[in-house]
Amino acid sequence: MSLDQLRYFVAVAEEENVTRAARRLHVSQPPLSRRIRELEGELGAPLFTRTPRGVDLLPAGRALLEHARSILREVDRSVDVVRATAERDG
Amino acid sequence: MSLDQLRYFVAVAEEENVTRAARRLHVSQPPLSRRIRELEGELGAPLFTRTPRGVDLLPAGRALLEHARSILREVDRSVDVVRATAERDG
DNA sequence: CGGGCCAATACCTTCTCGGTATGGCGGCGG
DNA sequence: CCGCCGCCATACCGAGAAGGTATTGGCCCG
Repeated sequence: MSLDQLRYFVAVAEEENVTRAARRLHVSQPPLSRRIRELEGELGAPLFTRTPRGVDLLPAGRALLEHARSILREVDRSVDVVRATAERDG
Repeated sequence: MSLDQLRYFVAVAEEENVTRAARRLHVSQPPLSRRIRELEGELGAPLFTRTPRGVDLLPAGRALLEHARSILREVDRSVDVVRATAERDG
């Protein structure tokens, strides 16, 4: 599992549509579909159901969404903190 | 920034020595050195000072170490939670 | 039943990542 | 003071991951 995978997952979960998420992420749809399926493979559990309109989050997906957002927030915060610390302490 | 970079960083910070960290991570030393320097480049700040014995954490590095451990812990927890949720809810 | 929208697959290309070999530097013992 | 040892850094190469284009197959709706 990678941070990119989590970012991709969050976008798909929020858009409920792989194609729209791909546009938002500035990648094309097929690699995004693949990465999501790989993530499901790694976790050993499906995260979405596929519908005619796009995708719907499963319970496991909803659980991951919370964690993923939290992780990505902390990554961003870390960068800020490290830069501020470097600035302050030389 | 990637999760692997954070794992690498934590190992180097804990060992205070790139060569030992490389052994612990089962990778060779040169790629590990490179990945650490790339991380420093991305953050725009050095994380270690290089010493004759190995490396020493700078304040920015100490700040990152806390965050990195926390992030990696949450990643592990996420996997557990997702699997448990998938198990429970089908 | 035809057109549109969706995710999935096939195939190719590119670039990241790790490995091997080697260099350069500093400390330490003889 | 010189040679050895351990350290990190650099150069170069090969393998694998990740992205792009083209296309398919399924489903709904006119």
